[in-house]
Amino acid sequence: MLDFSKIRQNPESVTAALADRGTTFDVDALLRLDEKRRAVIQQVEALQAKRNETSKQIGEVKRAGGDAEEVMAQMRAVGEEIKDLDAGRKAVDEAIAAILETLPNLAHESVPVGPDEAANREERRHGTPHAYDFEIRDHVDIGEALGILDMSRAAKVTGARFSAQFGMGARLERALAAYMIDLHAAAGYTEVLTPFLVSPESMHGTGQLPKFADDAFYIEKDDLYLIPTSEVPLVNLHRDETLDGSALPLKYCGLTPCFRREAGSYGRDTRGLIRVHQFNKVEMVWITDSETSFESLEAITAQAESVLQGLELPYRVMTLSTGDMGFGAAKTYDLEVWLPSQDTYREISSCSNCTDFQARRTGIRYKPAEGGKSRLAHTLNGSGLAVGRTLVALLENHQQADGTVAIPEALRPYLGGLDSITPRA
RNA sequence: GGAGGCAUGGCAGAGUCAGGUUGAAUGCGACGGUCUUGAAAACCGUUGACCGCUCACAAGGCGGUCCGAAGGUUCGAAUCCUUCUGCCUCCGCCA
Repeated sequence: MLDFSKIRQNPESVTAALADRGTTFDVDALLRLDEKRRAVIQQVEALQAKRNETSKQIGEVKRAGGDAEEVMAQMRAVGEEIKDLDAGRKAVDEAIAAILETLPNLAHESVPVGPDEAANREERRHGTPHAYDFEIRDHVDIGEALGILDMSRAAKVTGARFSAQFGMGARLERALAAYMIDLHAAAGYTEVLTPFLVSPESMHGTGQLPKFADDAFYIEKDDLYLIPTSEVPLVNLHRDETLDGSALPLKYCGLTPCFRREAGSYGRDTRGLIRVHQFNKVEMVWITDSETSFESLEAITAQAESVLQGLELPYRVMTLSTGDMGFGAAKTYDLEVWLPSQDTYREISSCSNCTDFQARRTGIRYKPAEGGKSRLAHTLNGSGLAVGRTLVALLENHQQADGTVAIPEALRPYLGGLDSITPRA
């Protein structure tokens, strides 16, 4: 949610900034609602003040044994008036909220302006894609040949876009996740195990609702959503709290499955593990102050990169353009890992600074260490990493001519020292 | 799933089952000050959030709202009623 006073003061610049993000809306209508809101508040409060004062006097009269019936009748009428005005106030508040809820965060000045991913800016590359002197295979062929991945049996159990991993396929997934979490824990992150089902309020707090309801799995009977990312529970952990500024930043990481309906992407990435309805992801979340959050974005991105570096996977870092960023983000770096089978880089992590956008929705504040009034916190999130896609990248990048897959040094301790994956017996 | 109890300010804890100067006693904590070479102790003072108006979105002032949440009764509700949520205890069930 945007800062309303900012809109009130600079309607033109906010409108222009939102246009860069592909959002148009009627500012004038919003400002008219705001004027109306304030006018009604004044009326209501004037009447309330009068009623408070008079009620106090009625109390005194009654205690003295007097009769106050006449004033009481007057106040009855005032009460009715207040009730009517209050209803109007509520309606205006809701109308304003309905508009504000659908407005995305404003992009940071360093974000390239553009309509879509074509305007994304490459920042840097790390590692060099292998030159393979044999016919490379994609992760589905590799995994099925090794007997560790089975998409069709998963489809039998549930349906399309689900996966099943056997033997080393399952163990590798577990090893990758453990490796990632250990790396983050060593860097000062607190590991958190969260619920995988969340309330509508939580989805609303991080910005998945109300606009993106179709992207999430929803359990109607219990009014709960399956999390599309652990960013949702991790951020909402501190909803409606005022944190101690000297304790910031809070740095959390957690492994959860993520559930996405992938509405509107029916034809894309239909093969393999790239785009499935359920995948594991290690997520990092920072709750920090408003002064240092963009430095923190560099730090969380570097932390995500360290996973790819440890696994010896080539990648590049992209700054998403205004048109390609997520709803709550002010700035986003995507980490894209090299996939030999696709001869291109594919997203494996997304690191965003949501500034005060989610904090305003969730009511997360902090008392500055140097004193003064409490302020809205800034929240950041970053995948570190999507485990399923990491498995894909690992199988494809470290495939060998003989069909086996080499295990990078850093991961071997998690696999009992194993240095390569061979066909399942 | 069944039965019962509880939800008050940073914490503890009054006030609720006689509704009226109670944003809320008291204690602790925290902050400022006096005292002290310094500290402790003692003493004095301060100590929530949000919104509106005035206005520089400052300070100050005025007003409003907030005693788990949402409604209701009433001239007036922390106090009465309804619903919801959370926590605790007992029974049942279960990994």
